Amino acid sequence: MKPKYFKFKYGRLKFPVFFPDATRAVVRSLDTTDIENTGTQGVLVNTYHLYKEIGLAGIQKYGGVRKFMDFKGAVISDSGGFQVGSLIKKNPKLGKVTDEGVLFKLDNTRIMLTPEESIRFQMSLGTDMVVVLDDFDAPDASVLENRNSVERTIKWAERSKKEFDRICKIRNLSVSKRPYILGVIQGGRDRLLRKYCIDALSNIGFDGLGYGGEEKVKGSINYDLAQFIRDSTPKDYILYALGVGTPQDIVAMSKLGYDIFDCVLPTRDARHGRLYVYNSDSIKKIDLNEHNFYSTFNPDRQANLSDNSPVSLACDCLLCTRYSKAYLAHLFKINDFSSARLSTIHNLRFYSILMEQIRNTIDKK
RNA sequence: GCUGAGGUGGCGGAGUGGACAAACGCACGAGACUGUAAAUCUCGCGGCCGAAAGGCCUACAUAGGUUCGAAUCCUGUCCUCAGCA
Repeated sequence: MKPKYFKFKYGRLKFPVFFPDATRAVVRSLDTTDIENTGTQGVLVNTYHLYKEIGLAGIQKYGGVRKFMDFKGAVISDSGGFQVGSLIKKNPKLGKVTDEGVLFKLDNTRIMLTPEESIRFQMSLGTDMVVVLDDFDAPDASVLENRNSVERTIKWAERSKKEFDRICKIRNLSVSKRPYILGVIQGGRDRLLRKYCIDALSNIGFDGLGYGGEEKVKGSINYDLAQFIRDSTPKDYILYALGVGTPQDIVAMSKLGYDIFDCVLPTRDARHGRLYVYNSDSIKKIDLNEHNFYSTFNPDRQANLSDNSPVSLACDCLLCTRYSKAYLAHLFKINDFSSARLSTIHNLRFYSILMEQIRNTIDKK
């Protein structure tokens, strides 16, 4: 039976859950109090970025990332696998991928991240779920390249699991005390490859699998593939839609049975002046079954300077309960940091309301 | 009043005889953003027509002049700033 809850150090969260990205142990422009006040239950931190900025010794000195941030919610750490795609495969000058691992060359630093080192670092972060290092497919990858990525991802998954087990044993972590470990599925749009990858990862043994790769990040999600992946994954596995997504993506993927989501969209969009707003005049009346259950709002437009109404009536965040569109527009206009903070708070509250609504109202197919 | 400097698009500011509807900023407008190298990036920004290529018109205070050609040179007028009275 698939778990209904995500267990973490201080409690458990009912699936599905959304984890905004606190890549470098901070949700940009927010402090931990702000995060908590948005109803956000967990965040995702990033191995590559924290490894580069703080290092293994540093994070051990701080006693883990949760203590570092003073965050009592759940924390997942990503492996650095995404940076294989977002950095190196987009720009080969930034590093190199070999069977041994990933060499990052950026900002005058050289970082060698192996599957084992990624796991070691994540265990030192003390997160509630660790993710294996995977070989991210390039956006324009051929089937042959997809195949190579899958083979490497599987080999790295074996090594990751082995290192994970070794550390759990040394630290004497029981199954209930150790973090979740997630395998990552590559394979592009090729179903056979995806299936092959899923079977190999399942044989290694994980708590869940993540739907990875570029197929879902070119503007829209391939729901058919997502469904195929769901159907191919062991029924007792947690399903994680890595990097997903827009509100409608999350609704659709939740219906398909995906349990965990993370995405930069709400936080990045907030900083870039795009707020999510329910097409409703109260939280109670939000209806996710409506085709257009939300709209976007761009506060950084001159016309908003004369609008004293709140951004959204179907929101109880700091921005919507206290300030007007005009005030937010003013903050954007004068380029004040608080424009990012208030917008990010709003968008995260939009997402936490979204997840509450999904948990309460969505029937899984 | 005298002397000097100057008046360019919504603003700042290039350009000093042809490649100018005018660099570069800012402002403004539109778009992008999906396991965060992103408080970022892209596009538009005199008017009209066109999907585009492109075409036409009106513009560098103002009125004249010189020239094949003027934002650029000459003259008058108006205005701004600085210094001196």
